[in-house]
Amino acid sequence: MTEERQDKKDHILEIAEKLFADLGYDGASTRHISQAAGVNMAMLNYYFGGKEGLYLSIFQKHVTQQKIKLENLNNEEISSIEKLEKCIDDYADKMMSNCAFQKIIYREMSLSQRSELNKKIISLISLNALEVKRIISEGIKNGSFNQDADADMLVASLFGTKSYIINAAEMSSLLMGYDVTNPSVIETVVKPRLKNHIKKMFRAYLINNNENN
Amino acid sequence: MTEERQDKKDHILEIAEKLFADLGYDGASTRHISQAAGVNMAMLNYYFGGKEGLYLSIFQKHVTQQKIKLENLNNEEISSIEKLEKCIDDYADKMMSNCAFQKIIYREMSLSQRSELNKKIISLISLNALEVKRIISEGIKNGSFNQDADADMLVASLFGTKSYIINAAEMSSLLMGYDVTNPSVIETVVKPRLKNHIKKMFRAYLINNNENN
DNA sequence: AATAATTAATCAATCGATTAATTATTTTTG
DNA sequence: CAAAAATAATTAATCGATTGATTAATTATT
Repeated sequence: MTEERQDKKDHILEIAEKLFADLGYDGASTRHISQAAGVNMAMLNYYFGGKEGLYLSIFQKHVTQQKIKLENLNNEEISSIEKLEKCIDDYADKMMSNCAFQKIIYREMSLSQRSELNKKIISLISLNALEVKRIISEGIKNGSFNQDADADMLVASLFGTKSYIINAAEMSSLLMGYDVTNPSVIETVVKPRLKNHIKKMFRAYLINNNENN
Repeated sequence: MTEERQDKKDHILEIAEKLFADLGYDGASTRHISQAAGVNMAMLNYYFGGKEGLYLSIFQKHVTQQKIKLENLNNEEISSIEKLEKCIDDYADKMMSNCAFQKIIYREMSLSQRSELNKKIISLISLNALEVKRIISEGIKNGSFNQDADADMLVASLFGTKSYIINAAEMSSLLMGYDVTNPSVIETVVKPRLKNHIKKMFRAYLINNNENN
């Protein structure tokens, strides 16, 4: 059945995503992936055409999902700070509930190998980043944000802070004193704390009229 | 001669560091590294005992350098905000002038493979992170910083922002409109802009008494 | 009966590492 | 100081292991 086949493909994608995140692209062998997914190694080639095809399929799955969310936010008519805070919440939710994929993304971005693949990934992430920049720039332009704020750097701070918590999870755990890799800890402790921090910091920097040097 | 030998070893380490950063640990083969360094493949094993030994040597080189800097900052007696800003500058200088190593570090931190190696790396980075946290916590304690500031998250924002600029260089370039991988651009544009941004943002969040919800 | 799905076995290529042989450099010795 | 002995450095060739991929045969489904 087509339905069963799709379920099996999704299952493989799920397992593969986890293994790629934990072991890296080269580190996760097709033998390991197929074994973990409980399928024959040849099925990976049968379904996805090969290891690269499997890897790409993982990205394509997420690209489709993310595109919809972006378009929704684009069309809302709310204040700049509300938009930005909505953005902060959205990305925190998305990134925190999908740590494995985030790890893959940022690791892939830091390589210069597999350039065709890289370009696809970067064009995806750049959609997100440029959208956030647009919101901030708009806020600066319409006077609701500090005039000499650096939109590019703020984008870096937003995504950088979140990816640091996720990618350097073992570091973060050591820093905070609890297990940042534990999903329930992430949901109940890390995520709200992260959201609160970024919102407060961005608000202090962007809105309150203070004289920094 | 011992001196010549050390020079050759350093040369190999330099080349290997670049290749590991560009291609990843698995992606950079010993054949590739030895060829790029202009030495026979067997020399890597002769000098470093193998690929892992070579990889470790790169870290040990940097560990030694960083330890000294950390101890110096520890012993200075200046205000909390001065210490923090000095920290921001120091890490910006270090990370920006050594992008290759930073890429390796953060990629390694996001893996769960090679655990003995990972622990060494994490313990090194945690030294830096905990030092920054200590400075911020001290500032909160002695009343110079905002009382409800989140020290852990600030550390994540500091290192996260910087590593985002470096690791997601292609993204940053697309965002900012100039080549973030170009050393002279980094030195004259990116580095000062990054320093300024973090200092201003941290100052707004930590010092100016504002009422964020 | 025909097509799709699945398996086990095998392919060539590449990996890191090692070997044995050769060359270069010290060190010892006369 | 030079010849010889000893050690260090370097090379080319090869090792077994693992990689992703493919094949041909088998089983399941339509």
